[in-house]
Amino acid sequence: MPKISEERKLERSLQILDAARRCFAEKGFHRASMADVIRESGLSAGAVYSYYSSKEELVAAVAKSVFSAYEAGFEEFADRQHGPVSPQQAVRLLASRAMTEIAPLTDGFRMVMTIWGEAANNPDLREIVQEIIRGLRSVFEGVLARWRDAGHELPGDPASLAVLMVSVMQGFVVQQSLVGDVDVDAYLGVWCRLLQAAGLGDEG
Amino acid sequence: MPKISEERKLERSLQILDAARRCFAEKGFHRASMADVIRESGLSAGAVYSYYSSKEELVAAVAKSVFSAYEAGFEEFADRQHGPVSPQQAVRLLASRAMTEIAPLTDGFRMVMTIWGEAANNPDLREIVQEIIRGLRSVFEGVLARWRDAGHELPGDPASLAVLMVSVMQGFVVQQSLVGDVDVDAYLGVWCRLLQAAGLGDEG
DNA sequence: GTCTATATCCGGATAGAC
DNA sequence: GTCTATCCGGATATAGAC
Repeated sequence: MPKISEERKLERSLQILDAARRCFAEKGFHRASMADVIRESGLSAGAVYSYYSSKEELVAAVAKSVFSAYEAGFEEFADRQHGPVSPQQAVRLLASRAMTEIAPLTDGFRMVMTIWGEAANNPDLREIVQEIIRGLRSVFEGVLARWRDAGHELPGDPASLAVLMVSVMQGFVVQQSLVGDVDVDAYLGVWCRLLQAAGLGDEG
Repeated sequence: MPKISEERKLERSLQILDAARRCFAEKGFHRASMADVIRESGLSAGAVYSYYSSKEELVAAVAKSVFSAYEAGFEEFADRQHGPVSPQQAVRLLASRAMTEIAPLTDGFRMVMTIWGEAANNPDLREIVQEIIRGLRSVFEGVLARWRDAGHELPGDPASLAVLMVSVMQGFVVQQSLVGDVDVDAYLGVWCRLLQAAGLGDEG
C-alpha cells in the first residue's frame, strides 16, 4: 500500500528523469555522477535510488524518454493513409517533429549524439536506438512505396531510399551537435530542392 | 640522449596507440580502463605512461589517428584542379577512401561513432572532429563550386549542398555502427542515382 | 518514504627498484 | 627505459536513523 499517491510517484520519477537528462546532456553519461543527478533533482540519494535502482537503469530511462515524444508521432503519421504524401512532405513533417520534440530539450541534439555514442558500446541503449531508427525508416519506406504506387518514379527501391533519408536527418544531428553551425531552414531547403530536382517533390 | 632509437620510440608509441584504439573501439572510452590498454599493448604501466602521460591524451591521440589517413586524402583531392569532377564522382571517391582507411580498422565505424559521442562532451575531441567535418565540407564545396562554374545548375549553394553531402556519409556511419545492416553498395547506389536524377551526376 | 553518512570498490596515476 | 606494487580520489550503492 503506497503512502503517496501514484500521481505523486510518477511526478517524482519524472522530476528525477528530467534532472538526469539535463546532467547527462551537459556532461555525458560517464562524466555526470549520481551525485550530480541527485543534486540537480533536489532530492536525496535514497529517494533517487528508490525510483531508479542503478545508474544504468536511469541512463536507459533517459534515452527512452528523449525519443518517446518523437516516436509517438510515427504512428500518427502511419495513420495518414488517406492519399499519398510526397517524400518531400514527409521530410518536412518529420523534421518539424524533431524541432518541436527534441530541439527544445536542454541541449537536445547533443543529448541525442551522446546517446548514440553510448549506444555504440552499450547493448541496452543500442536496442532502444535501433527501434527508433527502424521506425523512422519504415515511415519513410511506407511513404515512398505509396508514392511509387501512385504512379511516381523512384530512383531506387523504397527501403534503400528510406535509409538514405534517415541518414540526412542523422547527419544534421551530428553536425549540429558537434559543429553547431547548421541552419535548419537552409538545410531542409537544400534537401527539399534536391528531392524536387530528383522528382520526389510535391510536383514530382 | 635517448638510449633507444627514435624509430624504436615511434614504433612503441604506435603499438600503444593501436592497442588503445582496439580497447576503446570495443568498450568505449570510459569502460575501457588503462589496465585494459596496458594489457592489450603487452607493455607495463610505466612504459605506457612514459609515452602518453594521461588517459585523456591517449584518447585524443587515438581520435586523431583514426581520421589521419582519411584526412590525408583531402589535400590530394583538392590538388585535382585539372578539370571539374562531378559531385557524384566526389561522393564515390570519398566513400571509397572511408572504406579503405576506416572500415578495415577493428570496429572502425563503431570507433568513429564512439569518438563522436565523446566529442559531444569533450572539447578536445570536438576540436579534432570539427576539423575533419570542416575539411570534408570544403572538399565537397570546392567540387560543387567548380562544377557550377563549369556551367552546371545546382539545386542550392555549394556550401549548403556540401553540408548535406557530409550528412549522407555521417548517416551511414550512424546506421552502420548502431544497426549494422546497411549495404554500402546499395547505399552509395541509391545516393548516386538520386544525385543523377537531380542533375549532379556524371552526365548531369 | 526520505534523509545522511558511509562502506566498498575501482580506476588513474606514481614511486622507486632494476 | 621499463617493471611492479601501491596510493589516492572519486563514484556507486546501501544501511540505518527519523
